[in-house]
Amino acid sequence: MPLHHAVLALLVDGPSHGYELKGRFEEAIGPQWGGLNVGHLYQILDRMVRDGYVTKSLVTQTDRPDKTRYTLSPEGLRELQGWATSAWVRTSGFRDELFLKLFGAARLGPETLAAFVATQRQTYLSELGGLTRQRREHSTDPMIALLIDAAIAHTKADLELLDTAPHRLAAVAVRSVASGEVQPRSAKSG
Amino acid sequence: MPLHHAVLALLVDGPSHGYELKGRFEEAIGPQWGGLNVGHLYQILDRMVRDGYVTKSLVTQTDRPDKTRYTLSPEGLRELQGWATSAWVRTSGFRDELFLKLFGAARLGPETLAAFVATQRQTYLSELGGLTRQRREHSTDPMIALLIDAAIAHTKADLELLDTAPHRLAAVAVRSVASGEVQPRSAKSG
DNA sequence: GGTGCCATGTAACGCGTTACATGATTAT
DNA sequence: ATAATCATGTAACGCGTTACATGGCACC
Repeated sequence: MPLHHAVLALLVDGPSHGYELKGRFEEAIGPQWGGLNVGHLYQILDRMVRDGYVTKSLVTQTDRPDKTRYTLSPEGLRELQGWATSAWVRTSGFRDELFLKLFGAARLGPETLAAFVATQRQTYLSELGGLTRQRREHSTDPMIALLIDAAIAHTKADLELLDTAPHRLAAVAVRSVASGEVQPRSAKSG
Repeated sequence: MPLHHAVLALLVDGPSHGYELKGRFEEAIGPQWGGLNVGHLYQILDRMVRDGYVTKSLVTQTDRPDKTRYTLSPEGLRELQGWATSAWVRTSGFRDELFLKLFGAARLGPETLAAFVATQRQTYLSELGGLTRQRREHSTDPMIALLIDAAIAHTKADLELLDTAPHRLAAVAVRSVASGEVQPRSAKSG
């Protein structure tokens, strides 16, 4: 997922250089989003210079290493405004690795599916515990709190669907599995 | 998101060639997942041959073009079983473009945020309409139905969070926006 | 002397998307 | 004739991740 718009949003605050932008990012949405790699950030900035969204200028310093100052251009601001006011639309279906796994497990037979659902349930429940803890820690930061609430809501929704999966996907198994050619991991094959 | 495991799951049904596998994929989860590109599929298959998950053999045909038969190897089956029974864990935070946009819009000021929330609400509501229609169409296919239900649940959860966003993110705007240096798109700047 | 912070990049790799390229058979 | 289906790939590009490379300053 392209992150350059988030960087543009960070630059609305004023010109900055790579290293400091990483700090801004971590502070703003880092805790819940996950770290932003520095090398990646420089790639993003270079692309945006190429596309005219930001301008690059060198700031020489004697006591410290030189900095590369990136400034939001009018085109960059326009781009940001257009992106930030247009709705996000699901372009290519609902793509979630959870459902890929559900599909794979279901094909390998009801036992495999049941095993997967059980472990996934446990993982989700423990994740929910961690999320509620984080939610308390970040209650003062509105953006982070919103992100955590979203993660909690999605996890709960997935949990509910997960519970219905074994019953609903019983018929998805392939014939060779039903006939016993493919054994679930826990079973012996000889 | 890596799709090769889904292809392995398809091959449990028996050996197949690229073109037919695409058909299996479309039939199994295509309608809700979105199309699988043929060229991409051949890339996936080549990687899996390299990794030893499938074996490749040529089937010469006189009346039709030759086929390349891909067969699931024991290692491939083991890999699939391991993947399909291990829980999915959120490795790197909750990453959703919706919240990136929420962040960008919030930084550009309350008016921009309100405008975004309004259009996104409309988009979600119309998507919800489409999804319930699809849900009726695919009521007989358990996997597709589950996928659609998941999409509906997530969309509803996002809608609820969206409604609270303007109130909760009012303080996220940057100073230059609050002081009037950056104008929302609808306002005049002179 | 070592750890950590400041500061900037490059290189390799994985994965997905789009477009391009080829050529045979079958149905209209 | 020409369009659709069968069948297999390559090339270019976008984006993210990981690792590598460099070098000065401050603090313990």
